[in-house]
Amino acid sequence: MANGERRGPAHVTLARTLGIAIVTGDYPSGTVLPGELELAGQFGVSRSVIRESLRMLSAKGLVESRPKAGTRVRERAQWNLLDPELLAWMFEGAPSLGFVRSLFQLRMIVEPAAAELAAVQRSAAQLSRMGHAVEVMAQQGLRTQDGQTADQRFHAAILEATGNELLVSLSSSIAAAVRWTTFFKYRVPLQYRDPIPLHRELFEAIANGDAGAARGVTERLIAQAGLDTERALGA
Amino acid sequence: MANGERRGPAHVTLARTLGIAIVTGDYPSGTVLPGELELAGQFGVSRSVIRESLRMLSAKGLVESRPKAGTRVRERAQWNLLDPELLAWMFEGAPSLGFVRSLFQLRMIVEPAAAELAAVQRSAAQLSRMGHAVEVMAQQGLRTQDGQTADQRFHAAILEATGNELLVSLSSSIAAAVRWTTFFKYRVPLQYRDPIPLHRELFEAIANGDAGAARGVTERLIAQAGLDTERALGA
DNA sequence: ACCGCCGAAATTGTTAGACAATTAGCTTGC
DNA sequence: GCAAGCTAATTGTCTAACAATTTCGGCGGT
Repeated sequence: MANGERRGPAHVTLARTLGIAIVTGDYPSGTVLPGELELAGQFGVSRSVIRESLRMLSAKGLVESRPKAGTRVRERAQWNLLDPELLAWMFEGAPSLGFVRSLFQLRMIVEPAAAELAAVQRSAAQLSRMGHAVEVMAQQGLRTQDGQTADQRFHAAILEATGNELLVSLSSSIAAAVRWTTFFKYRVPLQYRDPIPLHRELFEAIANGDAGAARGVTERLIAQAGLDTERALGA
Repeated sequence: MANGERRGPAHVTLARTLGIAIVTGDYPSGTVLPGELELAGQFGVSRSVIRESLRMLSAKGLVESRPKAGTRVRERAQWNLLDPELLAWMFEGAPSLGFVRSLFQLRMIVEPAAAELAAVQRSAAQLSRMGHAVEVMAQQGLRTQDGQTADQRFHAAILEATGNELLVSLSSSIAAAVRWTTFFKYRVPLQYRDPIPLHRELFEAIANGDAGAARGVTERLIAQAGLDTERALGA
């Protein structure tokens, strides 16, 4: 590209650039993108790179191309909003409050149910991994890099313990988005309740096989994160 | 392509072909696909078409390409299993029993919660559309084409009434997959309980704003569909 | 005046060939 | 045995051309 930006294949960079432009509303639904040749000129790359990028966007449901008609931005309802990359692109712009609320609402539906399943189905090895992750979190805190990755591993272990690969895939996507909300959250230096005691409680519940408790704790955990995030966004 | 198969752009056809080959296990995770040039020869298309197809697959998380290393099939856990196309490809092969169970488990988590939300949030217009869809279903039955599309519209209206676009996206994906399970179901001529009374009940609950009842009915609806599908697969 | 048909231009779709960049895997030397 | 460098294979990128498709305009008929 004329402007040497990020490393990696040009079609990936470009798909990201165009994808962000679309999801942030630069090209509203129904809009026809500039022609491939024009885009190639704009970004200083060949038509091949443009086309491969557009194929990636079409695979995510963002656009559809037809001869002579051009490449059109599809209706938002047709986008694969749960695609992890797409979610990440959403948070590149200013994520709307409504969108963040939708995200937490979905978490509130999926994760307590997943915790219930995990409490019943978890293997010893999975339980051990959860325990280790909680330990690291407690020692490092949630503001450190290590602490945050431990948090992610903790929740990943829970999801894996459900034995439901669709649930794993879904929450991987959610987790990608949540990473961004936590990023926002800790950008604003306010006082938050320490979530680590709740994580400990959740671990205990799963260890005891207490599905109801696991659900309850998860609900409190998400509610708290939701409140914190809303406060951070409001400020 | 040498074998003129389905119409549409070649890269779409090929992505589908390769995608099905991957999800059905012809190329297990970790396998390196044949080189682009070899694939081009195999399918009788140019390298560009191959590359555009591979970009689509990589956008869905199925593969990743690196110079000299080739294009490798990623771990199944990294696939965007909720991608509608990917789900459809899964059902091209024989969907494993575990996968179908995961699907119904996910439905059981998401759809009752969605019904609750819809019962509280639905607008009059949405309610009217649901009512109309139920009427069509009752008149046409669920074995006719019209009846099935009415069924889909009914559930789509419920999801839309939740006001949560992530939930809409998620259940669109699920619906795509469910279409396939119903396809299997009605291939096997057994006796099933008539689901239409339950649909009526669900509509009533949503109309009355009774969230609890909406959840309960939806749970019974999915449980019944799950049982029917398992019986069909077992036979 | 309106409707339908038909043509043509514009856009994506596809191909071919070439070169560049990257890096996996081997080979060599320490 | 291990590390550093080399090599060759593969993907990445570019150019240039033609094909196929179909939207959009104009034209004619009613």
